[in-house]
Amino acid sequence: MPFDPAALNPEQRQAVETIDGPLQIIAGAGSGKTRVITMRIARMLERRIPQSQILALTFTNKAAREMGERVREIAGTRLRDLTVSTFHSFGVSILKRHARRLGYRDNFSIYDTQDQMALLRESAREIKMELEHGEAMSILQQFSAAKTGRAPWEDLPAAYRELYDDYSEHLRLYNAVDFDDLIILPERILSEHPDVAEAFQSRFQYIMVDEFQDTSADQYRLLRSLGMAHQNVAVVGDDDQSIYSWRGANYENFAQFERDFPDFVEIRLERNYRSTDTILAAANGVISNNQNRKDKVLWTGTKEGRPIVLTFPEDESSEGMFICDTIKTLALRENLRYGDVCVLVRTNSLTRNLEMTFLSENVPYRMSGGQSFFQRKEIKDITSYIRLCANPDDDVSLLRVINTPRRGIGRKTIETLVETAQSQATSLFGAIAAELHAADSRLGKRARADLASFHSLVEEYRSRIFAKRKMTEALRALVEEIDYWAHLVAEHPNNEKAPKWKYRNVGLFLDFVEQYEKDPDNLSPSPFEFLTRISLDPRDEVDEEHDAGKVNLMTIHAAKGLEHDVVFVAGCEAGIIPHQRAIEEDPANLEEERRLFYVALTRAKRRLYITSCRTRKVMRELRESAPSPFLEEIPDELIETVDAPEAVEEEEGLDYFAAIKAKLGG
DNA sequence: TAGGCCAAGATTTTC
DNA sequence: TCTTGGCCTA
Repeated sequence: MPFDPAALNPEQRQAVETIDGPLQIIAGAGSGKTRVITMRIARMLERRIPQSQILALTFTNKAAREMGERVREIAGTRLRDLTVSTFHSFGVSILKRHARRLGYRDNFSIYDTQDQMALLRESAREIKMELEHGEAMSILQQFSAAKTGRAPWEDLPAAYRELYDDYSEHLRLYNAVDFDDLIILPERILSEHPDVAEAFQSRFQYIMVDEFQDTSADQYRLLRSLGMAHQNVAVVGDDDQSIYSWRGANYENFAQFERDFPDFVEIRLERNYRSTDTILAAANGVISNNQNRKDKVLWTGTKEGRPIVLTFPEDESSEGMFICDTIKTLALRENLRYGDVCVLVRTNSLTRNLEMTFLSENVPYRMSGGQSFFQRKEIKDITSYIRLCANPDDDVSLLRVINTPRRGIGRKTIETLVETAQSQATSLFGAIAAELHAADSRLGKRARADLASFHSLVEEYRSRIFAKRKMTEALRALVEEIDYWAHLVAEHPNNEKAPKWKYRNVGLFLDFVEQYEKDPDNLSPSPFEFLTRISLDPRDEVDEEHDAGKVNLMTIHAAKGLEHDVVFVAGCEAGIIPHQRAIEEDPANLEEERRLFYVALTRAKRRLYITSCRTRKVMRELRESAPSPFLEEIPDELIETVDAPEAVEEEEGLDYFAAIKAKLGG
């Protein structure tokens, strides 16, 4: 049998064996948490608990895939009826089935931040409010806080309340939901419809939640509705790794769990199996500076390990070179595989330079996160067509494509449509139909003709896209029919390369759709399924194997739950980590930034490299930068400081020596 | 009234 | 560097 108790330490074994009743596992970094969860699943299966009764909730898609993969390894086969998913995907599956109970239809659109922003703008325009970009973003955050109950309703400034009502009303009218809704609405369904709640409770008898410290209050409520009845709820987490408070994560949930499930058993996993002593000592040195934490001491009981390498490259290109050189050397001398290397950064923008260096140095890499392929303008255009076909009431998508490519439908026409839609309480698509049929339409002849052809275009492709396994074919035809290529050329009059590049992306996208549609693992491919997949899990690769053997490049947030032999933490400069904005927002965020740094360090199994540039280009201007204050929290004796490759330009080279001198002098 | 042209400004992290 | 929004022209 796959489950081997001898391979576990006593605490792990207890965690694996405790199947019934509430369980809280406090698992330090690298304490074999994922292993415990997967073994626990294996143990359940061994006890003949049907796969379909087990629900494992994770935080990121990456973690969900990773867990699915590990379970597959242990079980020796893919478990089709086992549910391993993120909270949000799980929310979608509830909502899809029961949307009608809340007055939604099951073809609802899921709005990402871009769409929300567009909707907010639209709502603001209607009530004659001007929004500047920054304000709009902050409003969306406040809406989210109010909506999820993170902040009391009264905290929402009175000036925004009308806007909020407008925004919510529109979402409903468009049959659209935002990410918050994916948690809140399912929770509402469960609490308002006991029959549905019972069905889910008896379907999922055993629930596990990974990264529990990052669960938000609304996610917790959803979990409670699912698990309260049978009490078989296991939560696993580590307060030191709580790094999502900005999105509502609240490790108070541990305390709440203890109150709601008083019969819980607590197990602490404090032995670290992942990292060397050196790496762990560094991480402990850093995290011990946080005041607000549960006291715990991780220990390894093994291998000392090499010192942590710290270097101060002159600029980001030198940083990239250092990283590439080091990787190549390790690959050559120690047979290190590229896939065992991970380069971590605080922000997505920092990946840009690294990517360029990887490309020029021929180091294969894969990027996770960052601006998704599906967020690109040209791809959004096409997906908006699909969305509109799937859900014609989706005004945000309609507005995006109604004049893309240009078909003579301008601002005035749209204003008229908006008025019609408002007075008839319908969507824009409904308004178009109404105007086309109305005898007394205020629209001119030409506008009506243009609208008529747009309307019939959507109607035609609506049926074509939904024809079984004909989505790719229909989309290719659509791209031809709207002559998207000509549109791209027209959009870039002074640039020949841009349209080619973008059209190539559209081609890649269509190939992706085709792969998706042909994939035998997708039991019922449909446009709706497809749209859900790309909104919730925006990977642009279908097969993971394609990426095996490449250096991993990602943000620290995305790396949570992962581990690699060799880890580089790049851009460890003041203002980057801790991030300036985070500190400005609230100085108390310093602790979360420190946890983030802690998470970064603890990803490393054998070797850890830290780079901190002396200068960095920020929006085209070169700025001096200081090392991150967190570097000083790592005990000196664990660190070995080395020289980075010299910067390319001579002048900068001189500065570099001056800087070294200054450092030696100071 | 539509669309071209130009200037400004930009997301910290993810579902 | 790229995208978005505003202004002006035909």
